Amino acid sequence: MKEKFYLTTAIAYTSGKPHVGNTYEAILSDAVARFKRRQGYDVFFQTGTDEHGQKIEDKAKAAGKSPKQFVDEVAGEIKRIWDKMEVSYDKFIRTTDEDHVKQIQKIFKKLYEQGDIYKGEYEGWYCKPCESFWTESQLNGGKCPDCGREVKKAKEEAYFFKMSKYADRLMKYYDEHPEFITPVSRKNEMINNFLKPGLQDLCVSRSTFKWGIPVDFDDKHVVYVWLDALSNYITGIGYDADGNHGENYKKYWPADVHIIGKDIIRFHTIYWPIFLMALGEPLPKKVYGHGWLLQEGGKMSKSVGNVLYADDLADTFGVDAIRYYVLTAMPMESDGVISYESIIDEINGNLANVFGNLVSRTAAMINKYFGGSVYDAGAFEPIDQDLKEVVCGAYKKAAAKMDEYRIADAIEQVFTVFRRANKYIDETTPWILSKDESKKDRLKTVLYNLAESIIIGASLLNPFMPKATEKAAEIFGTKLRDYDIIETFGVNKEYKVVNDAEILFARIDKEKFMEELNAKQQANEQVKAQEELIGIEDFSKVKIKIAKVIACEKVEKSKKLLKLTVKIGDEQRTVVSGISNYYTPEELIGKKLAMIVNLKPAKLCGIESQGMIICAEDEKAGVVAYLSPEKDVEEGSQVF
RNA sequence: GGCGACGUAGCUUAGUUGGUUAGAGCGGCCGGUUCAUACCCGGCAGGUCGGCGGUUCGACUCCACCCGUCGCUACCA
Repeated sequence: MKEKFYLTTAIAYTSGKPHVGNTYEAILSDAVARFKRRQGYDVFFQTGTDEHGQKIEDKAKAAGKSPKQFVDEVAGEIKRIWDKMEVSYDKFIRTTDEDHVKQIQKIFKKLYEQGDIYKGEYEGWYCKPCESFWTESQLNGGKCPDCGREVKKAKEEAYFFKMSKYADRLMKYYDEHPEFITPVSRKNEMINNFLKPGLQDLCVSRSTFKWGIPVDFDDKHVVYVWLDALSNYITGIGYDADGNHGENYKKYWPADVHIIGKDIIRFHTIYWPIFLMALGEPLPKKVYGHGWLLQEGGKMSKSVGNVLYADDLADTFGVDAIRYYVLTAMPMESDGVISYESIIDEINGNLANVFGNLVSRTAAMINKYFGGSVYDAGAFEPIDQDLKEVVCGAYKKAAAKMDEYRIADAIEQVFTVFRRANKYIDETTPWILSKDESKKDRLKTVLYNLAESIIIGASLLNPFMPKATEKAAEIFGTKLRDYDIIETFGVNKEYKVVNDAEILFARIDKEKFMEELNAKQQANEQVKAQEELIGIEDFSKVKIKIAKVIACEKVEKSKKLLKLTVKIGDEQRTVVSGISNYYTPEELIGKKLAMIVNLKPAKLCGIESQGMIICAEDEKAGVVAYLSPEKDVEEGSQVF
C-alpha cells in the first residue's frame, strides 16, 4: 500500500489579488506534491482561501460590495491564478464553505464546553470615534493609528483560549520533534519570545465587526479568524468535532507538512498545535516557513503600480518559465529577489541554452542521421559510463534536497543531467561519427543514450515544469517516468522522434525586452499622472510654510527620529521627523525648510509632533533631502 | 532595549562532526567545435572566506570582542 502524504499551503487571505510572492507558495507546494506523487506517495494537497476578518469587511465596504460578494470575486481570482500556474491541488477550501463554518462552530463549542475557552474581559485601548480596540503595539505614538485621536483603556466581553495550559506539552513536542519547525532558527524565536516568557491566553472571539463565523451560542461574537483559518487543515479533509470523521481525515491526518510564509510561523507552531492538543488530535509533522520573494529595487506597492503578478508574468514568459524562476530564486533560509532581467537570464541560460537546446539538437540529429528512429545498438564505449552514472545518480541527490525542502538545489541537481548530456555530445562528436559508415551503430547508441538521458532528466524536472517536460517527452515519442524506475538506464528500448520538434523555450532578446518594457512603463505613468490630477482646491487644503530650525536633537528611544524645534513666523513648534539616518542634528540647525503646518498633531515616542518636514526621497540612491527655498525668505513664508 | 541569525570570487551562493591546491552557476576574457535556439565544450580570471585577537600541530569551520546587514519581540491578517 502506498504511503500517504498530506501537505497544505497557508490559505490565501482574500483581501486582494495575490502578487507573485504570494503565488510562490502555491507553486512551491505544488512542486513538492508533484515530486511526492512521482515518488509513489498517495498525496493529498490542499490549498484555499481565508475569507473572514475585519480587513475584508472594510475592503468590501470600500468597494461598495457585500463581504460575500467581495470574497467570491477575490477567491475566484486566486483559484484562477492557481489553476493557470498548474497548481495541482486536490482540494481548494474556502473558509466560507458551509461544512467548514459548521465545524468551526462545533469546534468552538467543544473547546468552550471542555473549559479551554472561557468568557472573560478583553482589555485594550479603545478609540471611541473609530469604535476600534487596539493593542499597545498597534498604537501610533500612544494614539489611534487610524485617526490619531486619544484612546482610552476599555474593557469588553470576549472569549479566551487557555494557551498556558498547553505550553509545557508544546515544548516537549518541540524537543521530541527537532524538525517540526523548519528552518530550525525559527524555533528559537518561538521559544525565546513566547514560550519562555510564558504564553498569554489568546482572545479567540471578536465583537467589534460582523464578518466572521458567529459563535452559535452567543451571537454577539464571531470566531477569531485564526482559529477559523487554521482549522481548515482538518475541516477540509473531513474532520468532525463529534468524532464522525470522514475517510480522508482518517487516512491523511496528521499533515506531513504545512508550507507557509515566515510571517505566520507563530500561528502555525504555537496556536495551531495547541488547538489540536485541546481537540485531542495528533499534531502536524512539520511546519516549513519559506522566505519571501521580493521585488528588486524595493517593495512591491500597489500605489506605485510596480506589483508583479504571476499570471501577467506567465503571459509574458510562460507558466513553466515562471514556475522555474520563482522556485530557483529562493534560497533556503532567506528571501529571494525577482526582476525582469534575472528572469530573462534564467530563461536564456538554463531553459533555452542548456535544456531546450539539448532537446533540440538531439532530436535534430536523430532525425537527420536515422530518419527519426533510434535504439541502443550495443556499441558501448567506456566514455558512456560516466554519463550513465551522472544521469542515474541525479534522482538520489535531487530527492535528498527535496526532503530538506531545498527546491532550488534539487533543480540544480537535475540540471547536472542536462549539462552532462551536452558535454557528452562534445565528447562523442556525432557529426564526425556520421561521416563514417562503420560507426553507424556507435552513432545510434550515442543518440539513444542522449534520448534516454533527456527523458530521465525531464522526468526529474517534471514536478517543477509540468508542461514543458511533457512536451519534451512527446518530442521523443514517449512518456515521462515515475521515480521507481528513474535510476535505471535503458528502460525505453527505442525512440521515435517527431519531425519538426517545437522549440521548448525561445531565447529572449534582453536589451530589446527591457527597452520595450521601459517604454510601456513610461506610457503607463503618463496615463496614471493624468488620472490623478487634482484641483487647486485640493492642494490649497495643504498649508506649507518655511520653517527655521532653531534646535534639534536625537530622540533617544528611537532609531530614526529627530526632534526639531522650529520657528514659523512668531510661532515656535516641535516637530518629530524620521530622518536621523540622513541628517545629524547639527546639519539642520539654522536651516530653513519647507513644512506642512496644518497636519493633525501626532505623538511619536511620547513627543507631540506639530507638523511635517517634507523631503524628497531617491529610493534607488538611498538619498533623502529636505526642501529649502532657493533664495533667502523670511521664516513663516507660505509655499504655494 | 531583549533574543537570534547572517556577512565566502563582480553578482547569486555550496561548504557535512576543524585537516592536503575553499567548490558551483551567472557575468568577463581566451581557445575549441558546428549536431543545435549566435548554441555547446574546455581553459583562465586568482576571493587576506567582514575586522582584530585567542584555542589548536592545524580554523571559513570552535571561543571573545568589534564593525555591518537582517529577523523575531503576541492577539492586523
